[in-house]
Amino acid sequence: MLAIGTLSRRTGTKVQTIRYYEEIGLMNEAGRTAGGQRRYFEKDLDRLAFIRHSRQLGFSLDSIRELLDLSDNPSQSCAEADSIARRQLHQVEQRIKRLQALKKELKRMVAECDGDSVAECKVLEVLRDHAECLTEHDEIGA
Amino acid sequence: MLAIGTLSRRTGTKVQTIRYYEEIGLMNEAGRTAGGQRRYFEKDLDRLAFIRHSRQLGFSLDSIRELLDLSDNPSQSCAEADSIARRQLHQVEQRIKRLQALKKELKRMVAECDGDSVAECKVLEVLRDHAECLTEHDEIGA
DNA sequence: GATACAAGCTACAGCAGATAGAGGTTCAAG
DNA sequence: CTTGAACCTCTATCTGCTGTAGCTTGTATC
Ligand SMILES: [Zn+2]
Ligand SMILES: [Zn+2]
Ligand SMILES: [Zn+2]
Ligand SMILES: [Zn+2]
Repeated sequence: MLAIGTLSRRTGTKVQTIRYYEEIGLMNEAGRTAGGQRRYFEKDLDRLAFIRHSRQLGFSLDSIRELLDLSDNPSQSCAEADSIARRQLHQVEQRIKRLQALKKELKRMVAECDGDSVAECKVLEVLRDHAECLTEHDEIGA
Repeated sequence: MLAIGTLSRRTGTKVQTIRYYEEIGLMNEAGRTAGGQRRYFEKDLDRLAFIRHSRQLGFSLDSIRELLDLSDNPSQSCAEADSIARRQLHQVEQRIKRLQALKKELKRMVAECDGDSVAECKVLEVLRDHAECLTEHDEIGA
């Protein structure tokens, strides 16, 4: 039986985060000692490791919830899991695209300013007027 | 004098968001009609447009606050503004790097799964075991 | 058995950056 | 004067945690 601190150390997850995952039903409710402390099995550690690794790969907690459900029913087809991963891949690709456009604009405005007074600052000029931009920016924070 | 809805339409900002910007001190407190409705000048619209455009370019509200302060003192040197923009550029570049690494891993796991049962799903296999990955993932959500 | 102290517990607040809804008031056109 | 869109405040919600306060438990050592 493992204490929460052990799971924490072995997966690089903050103790509070583990409790949070339990609270939102991502981790099963842990067994307790007589005194009320959580105790875990190895399989709980595996589950936590799965969650953390999926987070590192950028999956949302909702997607991870689905993936865990699938993972628990090994006889099913994995089409669903694959589609979640493809969706995630697509999202990442979209974000890269957006960030590359931002990078271009930022690079240009930084390069074009020769560091005079605020009144002539190219950076501020561009921020004041999108017409100075070469690309559209669609959504904020997409 | 412009109503809040006009600012909203002309900048593509939700009305609540404009009020939120006022609440956190990013927009000046607007004048009010006798009945308590906000009324704006053109300069407020400009300020809001600046904020929105900066957000579209990925700047944090804190950075935008600094940029606005600088923009209000046109006699200063613009070194500070340029450095904020360079910092932003750097951040964007870091995020692109991270996302490209993720993209690679995701692409690989999606490609390597031939869509059989969950038990043999490559996607789930990788999620269960980071040893299957080619790269490290540093921080979550960085 | 006593003691010390690390590690655990709950409950709540807070971060960014908005967004949504309830329930009520005001403005402006007809 | 009436209508109804637009406005108001206040509060709650979202994602994914993180931090703090104040208290209790577990375990090692004496
Ligand atoms: Zn400059
Ligand atoms: Zn622009
Ligand atoms: Zn598969
Ligand atoms: Zn990995």
